[in-house]
Amino acid sequence: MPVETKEQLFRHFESYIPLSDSLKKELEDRIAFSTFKKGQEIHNAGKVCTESHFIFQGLTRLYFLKDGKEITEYFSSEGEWVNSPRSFTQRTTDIYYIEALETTEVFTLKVQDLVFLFDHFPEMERYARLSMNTVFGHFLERITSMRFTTAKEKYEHFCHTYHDIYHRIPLGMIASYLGITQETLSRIRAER
Amino acid sequence: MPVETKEQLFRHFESYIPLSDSLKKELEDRIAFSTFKKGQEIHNAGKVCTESHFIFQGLTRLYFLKDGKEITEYFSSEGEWVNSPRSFTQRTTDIYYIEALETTEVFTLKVQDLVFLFDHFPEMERYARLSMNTVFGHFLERITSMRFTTAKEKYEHFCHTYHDIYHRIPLGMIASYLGITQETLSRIRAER
DNA sequence: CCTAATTTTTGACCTATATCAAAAACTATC
DNA sequence: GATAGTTTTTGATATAGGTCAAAAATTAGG
Repeated sequence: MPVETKEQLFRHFESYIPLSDSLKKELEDRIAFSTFKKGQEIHNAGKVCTESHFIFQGLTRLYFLKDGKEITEYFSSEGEWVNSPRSFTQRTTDIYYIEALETTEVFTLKVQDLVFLFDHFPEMERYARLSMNTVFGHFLERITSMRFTTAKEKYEHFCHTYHDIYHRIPLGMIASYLGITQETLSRIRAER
Repeated sequence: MPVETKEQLFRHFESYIPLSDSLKKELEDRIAFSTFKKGQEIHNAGKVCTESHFIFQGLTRLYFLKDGKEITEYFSSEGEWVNSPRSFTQRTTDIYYIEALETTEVFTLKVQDLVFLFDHFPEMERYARLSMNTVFGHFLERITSMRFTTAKEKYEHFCHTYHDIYHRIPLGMIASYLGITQETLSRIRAER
């Protein structure tokens, strides 16, 4: 791994909390750099999710199966963590799969290492609280935009909030994320 | 305030973290008991939300205005905190109003007191992280249940997750929460 | 490159739910 | 407990977006 890359991870933390040298060192010791190929499975619903991945480069989706079809819950890209949320925090299995939509380079942190960091660095607790706040806000906005909006408005809202990545995602996955059929999404795109 | 009531609040904290005597004392000193009458405004969108209320008894809703109509974002009841999330954490104004749907008794914590607690009791950071996890899970489930479900399924899911309170909420508010019209909800109810 | 597989688009038709309007059933207040 | 206000129900009609099916376009593998 190039030395500079982990700077992106540190900057991410530093946008929420100051990073002491000792915490930096512990982080360095506990994160592992790895790469998933396009289409590769990052997590399988059958297992307990024991790792969280910070995306350095690439794009992933979290999805589940409904009536045999894949329904995308959300996408994650550069500068975001991806894991199967409930599985990771509750140490149970859950319905979600994670797949790399592009070649994706990540820093991986195991759940037991995260627990260690929470136990020894109170600022990590604060980091978690503050960064969850950010996600929380996105979720609220999404819930709002899903009610009382036409399919077209949903798509426009999607392009707006996923501005940097919407053109890298297959149409069918966007449709299932938005809760509309791909035929409808195709027609919406056609009229522009 | 009856002495026993604050025990409910302490038990709430203790379901996430152990409560030291010193933290208990600080909490006691900083929480204020008060009551909102049915229909009373707890928070107004025009203001920055500087208080968070732990509901001891009662029911509230968080809503915003769209085209002059009130759209309910969610309901909160016994054992839950209610505030205007982004306004409270970012200290800005936001679109949300909060209203008491019943006579509602709360413990109120001011934002500066919460900041004090976060700064002096790292376990409070942990409490916040863990309790947000719970809410996070509910949100994910809600987002899932809002796509690819009929109006009837949405209502059934609502009755299931809001099992204890759904019968205390006016139909129109449930409809706007679910993103369907009240006429449709009325017809769904009729056929059972 | 060529072929197969996958994804997207287009077309025809149908259904769930929205909209508009008015009646009925509650609730609250004097 | 009569009156006014609010909430819920019922009815008639319209439409956005679903479903099913097949063609076109794109992507990937040998």
